[in-house]
Amino acid sequence: MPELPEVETIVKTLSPQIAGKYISNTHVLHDKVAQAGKDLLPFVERARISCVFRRAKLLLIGLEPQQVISSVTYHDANLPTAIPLFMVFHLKMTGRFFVHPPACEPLKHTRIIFDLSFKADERNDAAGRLFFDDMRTFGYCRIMLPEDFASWPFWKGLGPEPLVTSKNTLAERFFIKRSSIKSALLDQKIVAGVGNIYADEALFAAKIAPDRPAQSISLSDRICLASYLQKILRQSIEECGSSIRDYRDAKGNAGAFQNNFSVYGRKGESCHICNNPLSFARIAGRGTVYCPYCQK
DNA sequence: ACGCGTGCCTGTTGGC
DNA sequence: TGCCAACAGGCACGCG
Repeated sequence: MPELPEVETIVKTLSPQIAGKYISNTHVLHDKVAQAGKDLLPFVERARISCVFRRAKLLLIGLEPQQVISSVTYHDANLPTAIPLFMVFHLKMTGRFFVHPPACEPLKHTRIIFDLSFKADERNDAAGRLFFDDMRTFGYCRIMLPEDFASWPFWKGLGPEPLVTSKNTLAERFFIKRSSIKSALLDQKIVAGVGNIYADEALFAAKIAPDRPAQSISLSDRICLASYLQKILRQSIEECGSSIRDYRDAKGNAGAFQNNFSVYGRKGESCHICNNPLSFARIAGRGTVYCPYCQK
């Protein structure tokens, strides 16, 4: 389940494979996955891939189309400037990218295929085929102009990136939430990119019980939590993310950070600190593993 | 406006 | 061994 470190890893492994190539054709095999901007598909075809980047858990592909589409100039602080067209992907739980050789047939869960060519005027897949696969079809692709981001509530509501925000600012933001600290960590409006794995791991590292009301936690403890969250996210990126079941990067490689888990997926196993069995509860609607002795 | 519960999906897991 | 309910979970949505 790709969270911030996994999407970051996918960006790193995908970008060198596709940047600078052209999208010669698109094949939407599962209509629901192409969630918005289907009218812009003709502009995607023959466009040059100029960049691949991440915001929150979204993977974005910046495109340079052959024609001018819009005369509107719009600046969004979270978008690179002078990119006229974007494809935005949410991988949700099971979304994946992979670049296959030319003429490769769709797999069982392939939802969109992008044929890649080396030149704009070549309508072939000589540079390979980019597959967007998603077993559970929770993931989506949106094709967007820069100004479309202004009217996308999810995008506009996203909180700051945890790795380029001070721990004091993050600590202050956790305090906004009226409910549990775990729900604050998972709330993309409070901080962007954190999911169930890194929420549980950061709470264990900071020795904070996941069901504590966010506003009951002292500033110094919230700063401690922010600091561990950053440390864990950075460490996971270094280890190419966590592979639970089926996560793979765009080269098909698994990450290694799952070997560092203290609590996630360890329900009933012994706490690395106190040796007592780890508890499990449903908090903020998510399965939550924690140590009832170490986390207060 | 906010928080909570439910639905979306399909492959995997675990209990009987 | 086989069947099937429960489970995994990010986010949109509807409700109170």
